[in-house]
Amino acid sequence: MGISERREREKLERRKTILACAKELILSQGVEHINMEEIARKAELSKATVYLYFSSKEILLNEICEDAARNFLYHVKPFLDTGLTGMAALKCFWGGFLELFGNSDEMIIIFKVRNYLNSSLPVFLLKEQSKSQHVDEILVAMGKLIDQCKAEGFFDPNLDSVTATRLLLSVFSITVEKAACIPLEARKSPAFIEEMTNTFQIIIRGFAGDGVDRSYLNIAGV
Amino acid sequence: MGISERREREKLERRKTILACAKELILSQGVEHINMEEIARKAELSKATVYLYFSSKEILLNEICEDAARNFLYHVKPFLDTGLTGMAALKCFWGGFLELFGNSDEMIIIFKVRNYLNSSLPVFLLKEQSKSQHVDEILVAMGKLIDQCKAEGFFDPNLDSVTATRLLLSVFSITVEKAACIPLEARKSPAFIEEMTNTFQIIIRGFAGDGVDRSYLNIAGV
Amino acid sequence: MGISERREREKLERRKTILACAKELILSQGVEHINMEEIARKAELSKATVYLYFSSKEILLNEICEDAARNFLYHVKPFLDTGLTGMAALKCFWGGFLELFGNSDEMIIIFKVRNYLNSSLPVFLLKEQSKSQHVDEILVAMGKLIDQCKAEGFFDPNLDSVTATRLLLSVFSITVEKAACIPLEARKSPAFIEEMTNTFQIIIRGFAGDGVDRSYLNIAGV
Amino acid sequence: MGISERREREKLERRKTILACAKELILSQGVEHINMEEIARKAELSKATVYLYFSSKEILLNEICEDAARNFLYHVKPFLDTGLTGMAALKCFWGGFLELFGNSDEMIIIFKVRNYLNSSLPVFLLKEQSKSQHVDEILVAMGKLIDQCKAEGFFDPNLDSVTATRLLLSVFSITVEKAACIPLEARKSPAFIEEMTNTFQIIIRGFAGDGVDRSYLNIAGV
DNA sequence: TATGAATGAGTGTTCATTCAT
DNA sequence: AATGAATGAACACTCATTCAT
Repeated sequence: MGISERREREKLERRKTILACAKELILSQGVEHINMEEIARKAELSKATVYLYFSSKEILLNEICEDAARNFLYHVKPFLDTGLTGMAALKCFWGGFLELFGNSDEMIIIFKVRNYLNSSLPVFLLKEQSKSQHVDEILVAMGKLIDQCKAEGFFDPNLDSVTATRLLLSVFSITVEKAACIPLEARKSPAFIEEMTNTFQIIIRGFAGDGVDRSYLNIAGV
Repeated sequence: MGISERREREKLERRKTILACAKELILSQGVEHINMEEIARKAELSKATVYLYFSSKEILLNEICEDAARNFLYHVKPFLDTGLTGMAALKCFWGGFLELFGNSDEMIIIFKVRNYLNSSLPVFLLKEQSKSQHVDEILVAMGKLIDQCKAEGFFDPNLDSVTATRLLLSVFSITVEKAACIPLEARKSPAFIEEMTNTFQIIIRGFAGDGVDRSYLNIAGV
Repeated sequence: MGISERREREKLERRKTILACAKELILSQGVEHINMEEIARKAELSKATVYLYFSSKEILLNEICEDAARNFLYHVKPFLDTGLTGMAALKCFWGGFLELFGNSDEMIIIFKVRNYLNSSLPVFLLKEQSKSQHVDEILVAMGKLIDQCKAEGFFDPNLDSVTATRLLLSVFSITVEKAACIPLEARKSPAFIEEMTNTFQIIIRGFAGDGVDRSYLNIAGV
Repeated sequence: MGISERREREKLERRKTILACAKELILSQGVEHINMEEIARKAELSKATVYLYFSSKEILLNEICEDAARNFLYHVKPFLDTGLTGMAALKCFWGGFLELFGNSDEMIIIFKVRNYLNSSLPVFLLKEQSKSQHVDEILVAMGKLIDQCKAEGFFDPNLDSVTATRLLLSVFSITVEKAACIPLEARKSPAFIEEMTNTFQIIIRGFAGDGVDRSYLNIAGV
């Protein structure tokens, strides 16, 4: 039984290796330029072997996306459903985003691959027709946060939650897509981080209720 | 010489025809699904002839994009560099956008094609590396408007113009991409127009200076 | 030794299981659409194990064919080498064929697989180059019957036995191939049985000597 | 205009070349072993060029088949719908078959390719679901001849025309398939021709009405 | 100028077979 | 003896681009 366990472990490892290789290739050349051959080569496997683990290119890409979304959720969930106020949660949420963003490329992957798969469908319409569990979960979580902020008086009571969620996600998406194109180091430079934060801050202010004091809306810093 | 002029005219006409056909195909099937064959067929020309006018697929697509941007500028420019306040100009700008958006598909074309061409490059990075004159011009014009609004006290004086311009363009981009995926009629429905306007409004509010009265920031209606 | 006997028995059993599964798959999806993977899965074994019992796909298929032929012979042999006249034997032979045909799919298997294996080789040439013992035996038996009928004056003395045997087998083959394509129930309908019998009857009449009374040539009924 | 005519001619020629190459390959290695690459190579063209003339492998094969059937019909039609008795027509029909068979490989092609295309469907069921104009026409013509022979008293009035046509075609099919596997010279040897004729003769005798004099049923010779 | 014709370089997917454990 | 895992070799089909006429 020790054997079969080891086998299982190795198999999972291979899966991971393949996914990791594909991810790397996506990051370096763009989703639209990768092919199964190359993924296999990078993973030092034959194409046929890759098909042993993923029955089609689409399934492989989907898995990559789900994986990244799962990862993102894992980083960000702790900040949801806490006793915090909506704004405090959002702040944490943003912190989690930045941290994850600084340490991995999950976000880039999520948006790039998703856009490729349903190429004609914008990211934030996915809800209706995707089969993506985790990507959807992110959407739902963000919607809840926005509702909470409305309920607590931070956000404009007239703000349409759906519109707001979409906008937020869109801006994330664009931010990430942009990030995907600049060298890794630049991506982690304080300047870039600041610009991202500013962008997020603008949106949050745009969401705010009339007359809400800006000090409550701060997303960055302590 | 009359002859050579006619020739020239006919040549330009043909260029336009090709571009128009390509545009139509892009709108109906998406950039990623068109090929030179089809464009040629639709233009009732041979593939080789199309190559006579556009030396590569990329150049053709780029031209389409430029064309659409030129068109957009043409509609929107009248509202810039007028004696209006920045906010009034922005309001007009938005009106122009909506009108153009309602009457043609230029915006969709611009963003879809651009995204396809530098698929790994986000729209608002174009400045640095694109050869697109007119798309750039839009960026510059928007930047100026934002600066004016800052100068006139509508927008936060700390607002970074570049960040803001990029954000604005990004949101346009996303909006348009989304629009490109829904049926024509829905695209022109009041509900959809309203959602777009709300989104734009949120951004404008986000740009606003601290304590600026919201009534000044109104983008829609009279 | 009891152990090794059991082992041997189990081994044979496994062979049979594999063959049976392959047969079933052939019948349900056609020879050209089965693969080793599926056969293995159906037999609840690994592909590699299947290769332990049959060193190649071709050999496995050949075995299936042999098996079916053996089965056919077993059903049909009792009617050969009896004291009966050639015609009576042929009648019995036909009865045996029909009975077997109604109760199993051996005939279909034989012809379908054979045709697939030597797809460019017609069934009735097998003699020369096949390694199929039992299929050959059928040919020999049929040849003998025809010779007997000639000797007894039923068939044309000028009839070439080889030609006749081939023709007979061909017609069986075609009949069976056809049968393989219609639903099981239709295959056992009186109408279909009648058409098969008519076909066989035509051939027998074609073999008949000049002036032989047709009542002697009856293949069907009592 | 001379130019465009020449072009058209050359194009047709290329089509023919491709078909001819494919045909040759089919004859030498069997339908199931040819691929587009090889066809192209043999025709000294690129694969892509072959696809310019035939939009899929299936269409190419179908064309080959139709072509052969057309050819066969062209050779055989003169003998149908003449003032001749059915038996005389059948004799001529057989003569035409032999002549064509001796001079080309049309018959082989027809049966081999057809069997490959509808691999699970026996040749003589084609009627119901094939889109093959010419192959169908052959069936119809044969059916008519058989009916005429019945009407004229040569064939058994109880003979079912459909059964008979199928049988006839089947035997042709098998004959041809067999022929396809032996070297060209052997195929044209008197011995082989004689065996084919004998086979056909047997069937005709099998079709005959009770008591019809054999001299009327002669298929061969003068 | 216009075009019909040709093609090289892919691209996703399948399957019989082998081999270390 | 049994198997999970791996793979080489195919194969149908596509498309941007070139070139002789």
